[in-house]
Amino acid sequence: MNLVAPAHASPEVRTLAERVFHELQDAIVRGELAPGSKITEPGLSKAYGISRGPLREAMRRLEAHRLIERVPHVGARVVKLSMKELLELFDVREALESMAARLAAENMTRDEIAGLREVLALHERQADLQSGEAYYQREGDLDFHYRIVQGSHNRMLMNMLCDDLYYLVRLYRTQFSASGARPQRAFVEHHRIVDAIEAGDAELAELLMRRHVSASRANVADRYAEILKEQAEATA
Amino acid sequence: MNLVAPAHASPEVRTLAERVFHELQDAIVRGELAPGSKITEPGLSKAYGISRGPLREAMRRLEAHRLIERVPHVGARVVKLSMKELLELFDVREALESMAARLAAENMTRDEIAGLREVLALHERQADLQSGEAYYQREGDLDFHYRIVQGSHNRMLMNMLCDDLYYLVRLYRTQFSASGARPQRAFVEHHRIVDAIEAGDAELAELLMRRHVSASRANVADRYAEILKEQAEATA
DNA sequence: TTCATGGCAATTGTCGACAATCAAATGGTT
DNA sequence: AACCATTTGATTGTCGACAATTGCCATGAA
Repeated sequence: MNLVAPAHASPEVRTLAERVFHELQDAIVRGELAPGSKITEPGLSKAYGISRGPLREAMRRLEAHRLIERVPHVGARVVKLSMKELLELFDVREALESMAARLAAENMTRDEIAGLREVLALHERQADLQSGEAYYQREGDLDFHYRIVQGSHNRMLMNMLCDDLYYLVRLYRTQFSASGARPQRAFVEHHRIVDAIEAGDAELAELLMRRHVSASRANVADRYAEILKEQAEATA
Repeated sequence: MNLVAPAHASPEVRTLAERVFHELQDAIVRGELAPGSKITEPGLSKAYGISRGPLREAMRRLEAHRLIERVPHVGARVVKLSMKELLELFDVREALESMAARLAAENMTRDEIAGLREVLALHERQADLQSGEAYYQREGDLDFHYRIVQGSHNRMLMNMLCDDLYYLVRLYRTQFSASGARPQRAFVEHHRIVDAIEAGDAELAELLMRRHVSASRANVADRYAEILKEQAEATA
């Protein structure tokens, strides 16, 4: 009965609860489960063909990762990021990722740095092909940040950023269908950060990463203000 | 059957799982459940007089908060902080709390600042009484940090620090039975930080908090090196 | 003595059913 | 018509039992 292997390879599928957790995580991040929509235990347990026990465990883990919100005796909803919460998320990222860059500059190995450079080279080729627009907001951007966090060699930091925050970032990108308007600049910033890391300049790497995230935050805030303005004019 | 009210008032006891979660959380942080000790579901369910269902839910939440570590089909153990992990924790705190101080300087209300000052005054009196030693490493220190994080008005930051990291900090204090050797200095640093916040100097508040946590980290690392040295001499 | 192998006990994972709780629909009252 | 109490339906919380996997221990062979 164990022949059903999940299509998108999940790392650990030792238990039903874990499998469903990863499937639900993907479904939420991809937007298949609409943000703010209510999810019910009997519904999901039937949809995924499992009992409520493991499903509840999967939901607990989703709650811990802040992808759903639960209220006792009431139910659970897929998280819906408000702009306020999104900006909060950026502040936390700024704090954690700048620290990650600093530690990466101190601890990253030659091989890891080489891998990081490869990622940038790959993205450069992709950016040439797809007229630049696609680079910044797609998985490639997260790949870059992933590698740096892993280069920090700080497991706690890795858990927080890779296991929790980055899923929220991806959720935001689908929810707001954000096509970032600053591809080239982000690309240049990425290169500068890698330079600093390679030079072992922890202070500079930290500062650049902080500015990088901060600029990204400002960009989001600006675009949001734009949208609000357009909507106001449209209704007027 | 609901007459059994927990002695230490838990904020939300709407469900059995939550009650047991808080009780276990306290037991772990207080050291009643030894770090590294294995905990079994039937054992705990009998000890707390509940079924395995809610207990498993409580354990899942403990896992999410990093107070226990679970391995599928094997079991769960109370987390045991190594020195490496402890220093990692300090790095994360440095990143998050310095950001919290910056945001607090920008967003804290008059009332919140007044409350913060009261906390400091209270601790000053206690410090006089108990010859200084007790202040730094007891709950009072965390009260101070709590207030600043809350003053950031960033809910995500509050969740991460207050719900997760601070419990680990308290666990470390019991595990290493650390009586910090820098009471007065920490006290002065606290005052400087509040001054910066009150002045609305975000940059300074951030810098001071960063140094404060960093100094605390260095203190821990030094003490640890001392202990290692003593042990080496004792066995030699 | 050491190592491999088999079985055994204990623990975890999973399931279905029952009880407690909440939210909305219904009906009555002002 | 608006408001409040009651009931009803559904959902969540809890429980006990069964199945699957693991680690240990004894037994045997090299």
